[in-house]
Amino acid sequence: MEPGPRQLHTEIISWFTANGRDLPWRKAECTPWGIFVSEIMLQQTPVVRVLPVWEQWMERWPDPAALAAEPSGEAVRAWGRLGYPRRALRLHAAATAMTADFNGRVPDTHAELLTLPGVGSYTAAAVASFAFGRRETVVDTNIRRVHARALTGSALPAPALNAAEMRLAVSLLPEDAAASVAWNASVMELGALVCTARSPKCGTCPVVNHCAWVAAGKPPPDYVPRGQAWAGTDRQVRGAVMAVLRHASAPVPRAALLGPVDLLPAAAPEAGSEPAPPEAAALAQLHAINAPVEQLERALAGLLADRLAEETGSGVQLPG
DNA sequence: GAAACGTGGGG
DNA sequence: TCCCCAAGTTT
Repeated sequence: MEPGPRQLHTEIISWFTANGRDLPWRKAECTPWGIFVSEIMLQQTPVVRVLPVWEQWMERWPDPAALAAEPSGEAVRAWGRLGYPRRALRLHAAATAMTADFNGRVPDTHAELLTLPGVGSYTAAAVASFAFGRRETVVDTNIRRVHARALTGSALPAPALNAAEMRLAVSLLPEDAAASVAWNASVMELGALVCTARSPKCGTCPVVNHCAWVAAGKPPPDYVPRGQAWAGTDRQVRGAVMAVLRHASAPVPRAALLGPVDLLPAAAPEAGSEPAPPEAAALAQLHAINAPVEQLERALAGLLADRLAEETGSGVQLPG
């Protein structure tokens, strides 16, 4: 029997009320800034890894002005190993824009949020919904997957968000603003905890009896997801360089990045059998990649390594 | 529209 | 061990 949207709303929101995680950025006392930071950190990054870093950021930078007052290199360093460190730079730039153009506050409309660096359609909608209670159509990878299975009957959503998916999401959003916020959070959580990409837990799904994919006999995906290239990419090399710089307690000579050299001051190996310091281990990993010099140059250029070099005490020791 | 962009835990 | 993939955005 075809479930009306109302029934899906009731069952999924009830499930969330009983089973949703108690995440700090969901607490009533969390500020819009806290929610904003969480949304950036959570882009392509699992919750468990974000949690401790988010806590540190909130302690150190409780509002946009606090972050904007420090060099962007500090944001990159405090980013730790969350990955995609450009996000740290964009977060710093967003805090600067909030301080300069929005009276030190997180803007509360989708259009204004969209003007901030690192904020796309999803993040703008999520912040407007979760931080400000606005009625926004939030569509992330979890929500897309739940919609694909429960409503469309496919194993996976399309390779890229398309107009049909967006229309479906819009049509499902409750009219009431408060209900729409609950719906957004609930469907996202269902996708994260139950309707997962691999081995979905249909046995505990609150809407398994309404699921089009289950009803169709769980047909397999009609395409093979493209794997993310890694070995041999600039990304791999940049990641290794970033690891060295994060561990560095003093400027790292450029030559040390290019190949084995005993110029690393803090890592000078004493004759004994001391375990290699993290800095030396990171350097060894970089060397093991054996990347062409021009690839190292690309990894060092621009946003990331330069910030660590110029704005913190430890980074690449630039020539001259 | 495709490709690039970091990192590490779980299956 | 190896591969998948996680609250996306930018170019």
